[in-house]
Amino acid sequence: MTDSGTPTLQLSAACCAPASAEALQAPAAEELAKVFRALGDPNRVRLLSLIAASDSGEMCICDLTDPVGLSQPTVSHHMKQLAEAGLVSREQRGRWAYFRVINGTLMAAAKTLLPA
Amino acid sequence: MTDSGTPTLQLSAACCAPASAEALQAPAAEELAKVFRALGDPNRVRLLSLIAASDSGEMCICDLTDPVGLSQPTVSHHMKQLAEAGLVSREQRGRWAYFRVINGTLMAAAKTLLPA
DNA sequence: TCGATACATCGACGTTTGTCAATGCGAGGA
DNA sequence: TCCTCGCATTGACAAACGTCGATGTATCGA
Repeated sequence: MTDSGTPTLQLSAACCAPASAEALQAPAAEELAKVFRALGDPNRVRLLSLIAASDSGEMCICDLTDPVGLSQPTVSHHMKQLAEAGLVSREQRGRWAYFRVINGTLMAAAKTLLPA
Repeated sequence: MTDSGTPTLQLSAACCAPASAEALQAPAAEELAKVFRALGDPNRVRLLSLIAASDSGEMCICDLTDPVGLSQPTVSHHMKQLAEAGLVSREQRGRWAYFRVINGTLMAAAKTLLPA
């Protein structure tokens, strides 16, 4: 893991951009594309949705493999993608790795792209 | 082109879903993933941003090739992806094909995934 | 101490994706 | 009637992606 280990999604979306939008430059576009690409797979969309819909708001890998019907390594791989995009957080508790949805990321990305 | 010729993105997002979210089923997840996958490439993000930031709100292929630094066929290919995802509309006027941003699509997708 | 559990990583594979040059096609202008 | 322009499609190729089985690595309980 030499890159993108941390969700560096700062974006504008918070500060004081003038209402008249400027076209995104290449680095910003890459940052946004990373978030959207993480959601470009149906199984990852379902994984995120499952966590968001769970009662406790968090889930471990073993709870996720069955609903999506994928192998444990594959789910682990997908969760890593989501985590690197800043869409979920990962917390190790004992033998389990619990994932939670990071709520601002997707909306911030969408609003940065299309403030409308 | 046997599939996905039309932006069939109906989604819920408008009707009367109970506040307590349910995890998305496979078909809905695929529908959302199609939208996000279209934005999973930095150049497509820039293309959409360029159109959104343009004065007239519309742009043709020839105006887009230079800013992104891609060949005309490649830009045409990317715009087709965005159109099939329902993110832009295409209108032929004379020899030019004008593209406009369809504003609701991205926000609807984001809110369907994470209503928070 | 040993075995079982939960997860990550590795290696491999078939498929999909992004890109371009070449070509096709329709619309306008001369 | 040509020729030119704007765009789409085709064919090809390298790179990236999704998936799995096998394996490695902690952690917990007996």
